Amino acid sequence: MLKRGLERGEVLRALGEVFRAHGYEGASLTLITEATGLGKGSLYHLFPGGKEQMAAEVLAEIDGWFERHIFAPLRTADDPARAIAAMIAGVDQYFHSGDRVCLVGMVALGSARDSFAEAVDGYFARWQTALASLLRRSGLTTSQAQRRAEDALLTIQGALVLSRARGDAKIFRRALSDLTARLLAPPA
Amino acid sequence: MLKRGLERGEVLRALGEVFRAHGYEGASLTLITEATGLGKGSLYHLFPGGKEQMAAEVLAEIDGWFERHIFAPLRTADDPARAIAAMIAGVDQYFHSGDRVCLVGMVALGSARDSFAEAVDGYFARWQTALASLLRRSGLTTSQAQRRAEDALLTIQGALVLSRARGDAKIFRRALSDLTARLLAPPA
DNA sequence: AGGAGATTGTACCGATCGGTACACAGAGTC
DNA sequence: GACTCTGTGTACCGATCGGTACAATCTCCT
Repeated sequence: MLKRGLERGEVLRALGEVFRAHGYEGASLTLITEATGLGKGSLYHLFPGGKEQMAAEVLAEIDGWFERHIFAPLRTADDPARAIAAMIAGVDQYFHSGDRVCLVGMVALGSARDSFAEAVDGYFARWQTALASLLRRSGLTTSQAQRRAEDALLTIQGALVLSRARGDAKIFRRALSDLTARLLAPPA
Repeated sequence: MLKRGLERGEVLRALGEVFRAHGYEGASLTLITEATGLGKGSLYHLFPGGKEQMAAEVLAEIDGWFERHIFAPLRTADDPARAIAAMIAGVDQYFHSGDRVCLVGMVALGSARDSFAEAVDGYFARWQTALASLLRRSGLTTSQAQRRAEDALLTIQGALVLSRARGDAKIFRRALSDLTARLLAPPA
């Protein structure tokens, strides 16, 4: 039972990459065994719920990463400019400057959405709320802050889609840079 | 051979909805026969190239629709405000105010991207060029126009993703409305 | 009417799908 | 060294995958 906790984290990261690369439906058990190095026996031992549980745990782990590195800092920060820069840097890092796709957004578009609707909605909801709370502290009204946070999330998602579609990661970096300015702009 | 040309259009529309609803990988031949009312015999008679040809023709038809209703008007319009309003209205109509997902963006994110890379890239490239040409005529520099057009496409895609993820089509409509203002704003 | 070509449903193909069964391997305990 | 108990590889399951074969049908032309 070699260090289960650690192993599971590794497995989840590999699973995440497979789902990102092939989508939920496209990630066959064959691909999954190749990517994780685990046979079906181990896989179903670790995830008795099968593919659905794997995807659910991957989404949960992504959610956890963002909670720790993005959401929580936003909620507690007192310097808006610094907090926003940190969020943008974290996002840039997580998405490998546009080379990596957002699994949550991908799931949202696909037919697997219904199975993971709560996780998908919760992820974006908490992000928006955390960012809006920071923006409100920086002087915006509640509705301005919410609207601007919504714009930020949508911009990030759109930049990922367009970067991927055009095969040009620079689009993503440009969008992040513009977004920073837009988030820091004084209330309209 | 009952009105082949017309029939094919109908079939392509049905195919588009199936791909939109289930993605390229998820759209099984069973689902396709159900959605189109056509047996495998007819399907493979109409599309000897199988699923890949179906998807390619669907993408081409989408491209054609946008070419006719969005791109061409942008290129020839002389009133920027009116042209942008028309584009936004067309986009709102096409995506059913956020209820419908963008198949091109979906393909771009999935693993089928490589098979349709050219079609996907061309779609966005032509859109961006057409919009940028209008914006340049409205007084922006070439690079300002290109950047602002890029922002428009990315906003639309992101709004579709986020609307879907949160199950709230109002996000899409808000984004379109904001986008209109942003596109018409004077050069920075 | 009857032949030609377009169109269709159905049976079928091998491959692969997600998932299960189960025999076995290692490590810890006594 | 036998007894667990957690892991693991492998064979196998029925279902479904995308695709093919082909005979039956339909439509049109003469």
